[in-house]
Amino acid sequence: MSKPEVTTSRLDDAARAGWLYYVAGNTQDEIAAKLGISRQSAQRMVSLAVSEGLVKVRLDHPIAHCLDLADRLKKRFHLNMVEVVPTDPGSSSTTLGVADAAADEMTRWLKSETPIIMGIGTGRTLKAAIELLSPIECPQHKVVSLTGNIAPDSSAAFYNVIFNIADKIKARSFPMPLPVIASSPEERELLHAQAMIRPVLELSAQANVAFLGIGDLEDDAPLFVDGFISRDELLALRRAGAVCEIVGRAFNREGIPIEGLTNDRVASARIPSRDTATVIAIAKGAKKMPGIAAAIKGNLINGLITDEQTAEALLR
Amino acid sequence: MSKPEVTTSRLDDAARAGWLYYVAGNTQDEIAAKLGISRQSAQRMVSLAVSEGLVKVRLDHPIAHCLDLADRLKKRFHLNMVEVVPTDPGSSSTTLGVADAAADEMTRWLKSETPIIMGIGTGRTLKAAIELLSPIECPQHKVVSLTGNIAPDSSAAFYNVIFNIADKIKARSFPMPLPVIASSPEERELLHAQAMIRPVLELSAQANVAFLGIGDLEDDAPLFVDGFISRDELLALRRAGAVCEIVGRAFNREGIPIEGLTNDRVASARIPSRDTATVIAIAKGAKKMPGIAAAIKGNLINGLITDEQTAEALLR
DNA sequence: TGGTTGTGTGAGTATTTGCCCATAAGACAA
DNA sequence: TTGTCTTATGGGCAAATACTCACACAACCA
Repeated sequence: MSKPEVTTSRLDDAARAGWLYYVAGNTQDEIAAKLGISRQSAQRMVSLAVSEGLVKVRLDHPIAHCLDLADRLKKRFHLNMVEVVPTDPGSSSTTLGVADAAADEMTRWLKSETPIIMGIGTGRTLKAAIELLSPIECPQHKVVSLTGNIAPDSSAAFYNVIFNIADKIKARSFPMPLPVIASSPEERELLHAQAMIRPVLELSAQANVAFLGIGDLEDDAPLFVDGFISRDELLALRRAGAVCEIVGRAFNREGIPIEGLTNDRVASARIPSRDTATVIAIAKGAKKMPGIAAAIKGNLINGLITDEQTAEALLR
Repeated sequence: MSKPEVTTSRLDDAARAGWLYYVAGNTQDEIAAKLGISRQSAQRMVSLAVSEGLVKVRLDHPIAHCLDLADRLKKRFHLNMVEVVPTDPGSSSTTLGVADAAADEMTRWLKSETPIIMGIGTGRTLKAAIELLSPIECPQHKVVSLTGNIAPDSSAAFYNVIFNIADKIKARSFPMPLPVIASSPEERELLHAQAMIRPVLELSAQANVAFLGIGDLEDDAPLFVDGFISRDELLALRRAGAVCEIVGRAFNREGIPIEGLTNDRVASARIPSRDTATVIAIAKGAKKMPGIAAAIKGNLINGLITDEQTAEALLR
C-alpha cells in the first residue's frame, strides 16, 4: 500500500475547505465560490480533509444507556474506569467506536502536566485507536512498549504501535527490540537480561497507565494469523484451556496464565499491576467476550473500553 | 432566549442518531431503519443533535486556528474580509506568508469577468505580493496607483508597484507620475490639478478594491529610509502622535490623519471609501500592530491580511 | 365542550452532495 | 519535439439531505 502522498499545500486547502464546511457551515457551492474553485473540487477538498483524518467529530453526550452499562460494569467487576460506546447494529468492524473512545481516553491521560509512563500493548484495535489519536505534544511523558516489535520473519511486527504513538505525541518512546516470542525460555531470559532491554522492562513495571488489546484464540487468532505461533501451538493452548491472549501471553477462562507452552517463551513485559497502574483493555465483540471476562476475573485489568452489546453480554 | 426544553430521552435518541450519522457514517435512511423511525424523524434527530451542541467538530490542522482567528477578527472589528496566515516561527520576514495570501486574494479579484478597478498602495509587502502573483491576462480590469511614483531624487520610487502588477496581469494601468510628497501644499494642489493626474485621482476614488501596505514610523520607517521624509519630519510626526503611514499619509493611534506636517504635502490619492470598495490592508508583525489597530479604529479599511501572531495580538 | 396551542409526523419538494466519466493539463521519457 | 502516462478538472446525474407544509393528537384552559 503506497501512501497517496498529499502535498502540504493541498492539505492546507483541504483543511480550509473542511473548516468552511464543518465549522462555518457553508455548502460546497459557497466554499467553491470563496476558494475560487469548482464545486466538484470543493467536494474533493472536503472529502480529502475527512479521509486524511483532519476532521474529528465528537459527540458530547453521555448516551444514557451506555453510561448506565458502564456504571453497572464498574460496580459489578470493581473496575475503576469503564467506557461503553454505542453499538452500530449493522457494522461488524471490531474497532469502530471503541478505537475512538480509546483515543479519547489516551488523550485525557496525555493532557496531564505531570509526567506519566504509558504502557502500550499490541493489536488491531490499539492500532486503530492510535491512528485516531490527535497529535499533541507531550515531551513530558514516556511511552513504553509491552511487547517485542520483531515478527518471526525478522520484519517489524505490524501491530506493534509504539512508533506510531511516539510519532503522534512527541513523547520519549521505549520500544522493545525483541522477538515477540523467543525460540526458547532460555533465550527469553537471555534477551531480557540485555542492557538494552532491562530498563524498558523496569519502566513498564512503573507504568501509570497501560492500554491493552485482547486477542482471541479461535482459528483466526491474531497470534496465529500474524505468524507468531503455529497452528499446533494454538491448538495446544486451547487444549490447555486458554481463551485469550494479552501481550502474547495466554490465559484461561479464570484469567490464570497457562503454564508452559508458548507462555514460557513470550518475551513481553509483565502486565503492569492494577495496584499501581490503570490497566485498560480495549475490546469488543462476541469473539473477545471470554477473553474480556477472563481478564476481569483474573484481576488483570481495572479499566475497560467496550461497546454496548459486549457490555450487556458481560453483565449476563 | 427561551429554552426549547428538550426531554432527556429525546436528547439521548438524538445523540444516538448523531453518533450513527457522524461517527459510524450511516445515512439517515439506515439510521431510520435501525432506530425504527421514519427517515424524516432520523433527519430531525440528527439536526437536533447538532443544534443542541452535542456534535463537536474539530479540525486537526494549523489552518483551522487561522480561520478561527480570522472569523473572530471579522466579527470583532466589523471587517468584510480577513485572512490569517500561519506564522512561521522560524522566519522573521515581514512578508512571508501574507504576501502569498495577498497575491491569492488579488488573483481572486482579477479572475472576475466583470471589469473592476483595483487601487494599489505601496510598500515592501505589496511588492513581495505582486512578485508572487501568477501572470494572468485580464485586460478588462484597470489598476490604479494610489501614490506617486517619483522618488525625491527623481528616480522611480522603488516600492511603487504599479508597473510590476500591470506587467503581470496585462491590465490597463494608471500610474501617478508625481512625487510621493510634494515640496509644498500649493505644489500638491497644482500637481493634482494637472490634466494627466485628475483622471487617475477620479479613477482611484471609484476603485472596487484596494490593496494597501501599512508603514510603521519607527526609526527605520520606510518613508524615512527611502528618503521621502527627513529624520526631523519623522520625529515631528511621532511627536504629533502618528503611529503609522498609509500611502504616505500619517495617522495617529485612533486612525485620524495628523493635521499639517508632511500630510499637507502627500500627493497620494485618497484611500478609497470603505462604503464603495473593499479596502484591504496587508501587514503583519509587532512593528505594524499600532498601525493596523489604527487603520481599523479609524475605519480606514474593511479587509485585512495578516498572520497568526499579529491576529492574536490584535484580539487582545 | 370546544377552542387553542404546542409538538411531532409524514408527504412532497428543492437543495446539496457523492461519484462516475470524459477530457484537459501537466510530467516525463524517447 | 512527440507520444504516453499520470493526475486534476468540470459536467452530469442519482442519491442523500434539508426544508416547508398540512395535519394529527394531546394537553390545557375557559
